[in-house]
Amino acid sequence: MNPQPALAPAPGDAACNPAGPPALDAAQAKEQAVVFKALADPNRLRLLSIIKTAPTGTVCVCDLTDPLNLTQPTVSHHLKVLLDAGLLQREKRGIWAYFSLTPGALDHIAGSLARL
Amino acid sequence: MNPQPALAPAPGDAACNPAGPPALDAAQAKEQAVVFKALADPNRLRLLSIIKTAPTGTVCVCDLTDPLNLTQPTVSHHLKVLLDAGLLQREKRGIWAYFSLTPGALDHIAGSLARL
DNA sequence: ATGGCGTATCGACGCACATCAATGTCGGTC
DNA sequence: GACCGACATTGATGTGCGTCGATACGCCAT
Repeated sequence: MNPQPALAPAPGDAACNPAGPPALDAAQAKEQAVVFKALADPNRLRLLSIIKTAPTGTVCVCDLTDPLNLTQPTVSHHLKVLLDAGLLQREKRGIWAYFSLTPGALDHIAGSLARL
Repeated sequence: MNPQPALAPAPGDAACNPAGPPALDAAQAKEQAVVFKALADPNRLRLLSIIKTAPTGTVCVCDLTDPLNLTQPTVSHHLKVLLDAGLLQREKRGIWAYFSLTPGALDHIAGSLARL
């Protein structure tokens, strides 16, 4: 590895850097990956978008199945993923479950991106 | 759907919102999901972190296998995923392939998060 | 209590993905 | 030319995930 190849080093020399500590340890990486996994599905992104742009900021499940053309169990599953990732909040009121964005969650993700 | 249930409407009334257009169409959602899919793996996050914090900002593959404890083909695969997502740039110089962050790519993702 | 409705959970199916070993390709050296 | 080293690609394998139908759970009205 990194044998100082005697040819074509970096433009200002200093070819390969042995790369010391991983800069981001495995635990932190795994933790952040969970959040990005939650965002790595088109339907979940649309769910977030719908909830965010809703007039009241809160939406119940029955209003989410139609726009996405998904069955109720599937929507419920996606909402749980977003919930577990800390992106959504759930409030049960009577029969209905109202979902809303966790305040500052998206900003927090944007921050972690910049802090990579 | 949304039967005006005669019980427990939203706090300021206005219970369920029929949720008009999906706010984020399927094509845009699928496109953004590709980027988040690329970020949804701990090892790829560590790759980005290593490359970003490298003194020169450019790293070759041979210096990436050891910190991640992965084989060379696996690292190459992950780099290709990040490349296809537009997060990395590749520059072949002699025998080596140098990878660097695409300028502004992370900022662009942060922006798309805020624009959900 | 009985029934109906909104939601969550379960089991199963199929597809996508992460990983590795083996191989292929390209550039430089002898 | 022949050889070596860095990287990419291929094929195979195990795991994870999205989706659905069926079912279970709570809450309310009758």
